Amino acid sequence: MPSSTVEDYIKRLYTEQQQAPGELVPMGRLADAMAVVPGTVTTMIKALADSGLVEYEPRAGVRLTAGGERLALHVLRRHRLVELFLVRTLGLDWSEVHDEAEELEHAISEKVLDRIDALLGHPTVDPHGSPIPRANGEVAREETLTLAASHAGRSYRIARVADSESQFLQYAERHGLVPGAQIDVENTDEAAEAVSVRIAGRGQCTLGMSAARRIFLASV
Amino acid sequence: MPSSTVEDYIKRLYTEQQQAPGELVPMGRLADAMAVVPGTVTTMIKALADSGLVEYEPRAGVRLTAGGERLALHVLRRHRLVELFLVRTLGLDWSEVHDEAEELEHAISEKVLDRIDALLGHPTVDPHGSPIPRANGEVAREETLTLAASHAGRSYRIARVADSESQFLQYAERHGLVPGAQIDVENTDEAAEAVSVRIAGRGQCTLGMSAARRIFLASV
DNA sequence: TCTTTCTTTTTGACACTTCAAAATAACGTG
DNA sequence: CACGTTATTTTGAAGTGTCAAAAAGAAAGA
Repeated sequence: MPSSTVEDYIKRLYTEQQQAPGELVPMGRLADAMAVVPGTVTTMIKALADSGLVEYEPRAGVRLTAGGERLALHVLRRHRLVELFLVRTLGLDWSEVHDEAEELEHAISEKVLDRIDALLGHPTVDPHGSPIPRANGEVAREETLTLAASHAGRSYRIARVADSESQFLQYAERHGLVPGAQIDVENTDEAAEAVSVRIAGRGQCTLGMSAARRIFLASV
Repeated sequence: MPSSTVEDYIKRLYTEQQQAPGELVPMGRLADAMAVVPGTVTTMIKALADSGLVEYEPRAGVRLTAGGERLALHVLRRHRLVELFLVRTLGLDWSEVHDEAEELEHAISEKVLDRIDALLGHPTVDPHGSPIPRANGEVAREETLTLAASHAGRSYRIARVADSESQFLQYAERHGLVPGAQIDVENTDEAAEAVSVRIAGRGQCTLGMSAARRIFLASV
């Protein structure tokens, strides 16, 4: 049985890998993502390589093996189902479920997870719009177009909001920047590092590029 | 923050202490309950004594301090609310929730626990009939009369069934030996180590003494 | 009381996850 | 190409929770 620490590394590796598919994830990046010093990651990755979950290329980086990816999707499934459960059944806010789920995902059995899945009607996306992997390991591909890379004058639908800091999610919610919302990109100003959008049925707002990179779009 | 291992030791110590109130719990008993070797318990108890959760009398035994008891009740509250939640909301069987709750109780935040408590309508007993401690540390006293010590010819109500092995709970459920059931004790046979009871609205059944010790009674 | 038996404690060791700091490798620039 | 910067790995150590086996204490019977 993988420890919860192992599950966390594998999950992070998966999400880091998503940002640049096909490439090796550098150790430093994983260290940042896991909030540990780089030396710790080296140690851990060597252990994970020994257990066949990752392929490690010294001084180059690391990537998941097929087995590692299977585990990652398993963990992600637990994480996202738990998040949705916390929002729908227990009424928590989408901005606060990430940290809760981070703990619960390691403590929940398959049996309980299946019950939750059934209770929620076999949902396909979590409260942030991220796809929930199926028990067999299938996942919908995630949108990769971010608001930061969108085109002024066009219309989009918000597909997903990266579930990171609670503060950002609260801000997004207040402005109606939630999955499903229709938006018009009014203006993207490279120099000012800002994007202005009009949210259907709500107002207008301007985001900095680093915030805009956390909002993922689909064509209308 | 106490680790989940610490929480487990404290919880076990509380329940062991309940069996013989006022007495010191011998190290060997705690070792059995925790399924570790005695040396491990000695080490752990010394650490717990240092952090003020227990009072340790070398070669005699150990008991909870007021602070330790507070923590125990906190953990027990989580455990029992989670059990009830699993039965009522997710539809698991009372015989299988113990092990699930054992994991979840360490992963659940106060916030989520409060939501569960509210969702269940601030319940006072878990699926096995054990009282759920209140958030402020109050608990109802548990019944101490067991079926093993009951009197032939009298009638009782089942107050609580010790939540131990799944098998025993399944057996109890099949025979209607669940909290709230009315029973008549027909015959207690010391020599044969057996007790026969008639369960209101169900049949009659005979239990061995060690099973009878897991069923707690209240007067009708 | 002496001896045997049972319980408890001690000791040394190990697995896991982490850090700090030193050593090493790779990279880009002049 | 040498040099300095940056990323990565190594080394030594710590904390937590565990075990096995040896040592010490307590209890109980002869």
